[in-house]
Amino acid sequence: MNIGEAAVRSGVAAKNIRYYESIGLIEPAKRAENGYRDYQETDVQMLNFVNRARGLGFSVKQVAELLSLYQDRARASADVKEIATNHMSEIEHKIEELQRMHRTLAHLTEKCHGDDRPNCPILDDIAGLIGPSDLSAAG
Amino acid sequence: MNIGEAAVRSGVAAKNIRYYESIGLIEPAKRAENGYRDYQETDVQMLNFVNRARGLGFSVKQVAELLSLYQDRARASADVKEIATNHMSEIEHKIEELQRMHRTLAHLTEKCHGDDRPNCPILDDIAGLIGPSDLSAAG
DNA sequence: CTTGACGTTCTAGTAACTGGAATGACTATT
DNA sequence: AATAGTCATTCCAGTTACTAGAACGTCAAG
Repeated sequence: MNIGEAAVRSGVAAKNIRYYESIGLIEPAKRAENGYRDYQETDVQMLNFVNRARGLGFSVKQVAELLSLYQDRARASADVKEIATNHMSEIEHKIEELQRMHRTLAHLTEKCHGDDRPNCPILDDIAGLIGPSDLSAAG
Repeated sequence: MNIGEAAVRSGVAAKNIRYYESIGLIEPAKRAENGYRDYQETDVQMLNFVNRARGLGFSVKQVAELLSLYQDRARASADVKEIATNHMSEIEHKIEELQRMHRTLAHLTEKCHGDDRPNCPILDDIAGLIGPSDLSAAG
């Protein structure tokens, strides 16, 4: 099948399929006589794998690792689990950072009346940490 | 003061100060006779503002808006509040996405014994072979 | 007068795409 | 057969927010 159909079936945009090929994440596709890339079911499955792994937030580099582990019949499940749990830790870290930002912003916006008057605690606090002790946790 | 001191006092790396100047986020600094950038207290304050706003996750573009609002004595606090609340929505969205990923990964790693045996539900599920209904929520 | 720290500019690389140009191939219609 | 439209190809540039490094100038200390 052509790249367009492979894209629809795998959920990976055609441009990204070419991109993934160009950076070596996936093997170069076979070519038909007209020079078009020609995909098989197994290729679609692999693209699906990539798509799901990316959807779980794995980096392209991590997806490459997972793919090679996936294709290695003799790999240890511990290797996979380690990648996954490391990734989970990163996600937890990001979540905490975002929650910290959100808490601070919530405090700031709460104090801002948000009308047409110029007085604005949000800017005041960002500018000089006059505000609540919350902000010290933010720096 | 030189850029190094301004960097230490503001918490913004010298390289980033130059970068922020180059992209127009901050005004070009005055120059001393030797060609070095020369900073005042007010510059440090502005850099501090930028640093804190970035620390709250605002994009450089948003920081530019906030800065110009900060320097506009007649601005409406509603304008500031809108930027802040929009940003909070984005953060909430990101948090939810990360939590979704984390939930799915938690299910997957739970099922993986993580030893030296090759059998690995994590890879199987990413590949889409067996998967729990969780994965449909992840894609 | 040399050493070292600091400053300057410029270029290039990072992550993971995304948009677009210029061009070629296939399909359907007139 | 000509034409139009869709799909394919390659390659280049732009995005975000830095970051590393080269090559060079300046300044203070010993």
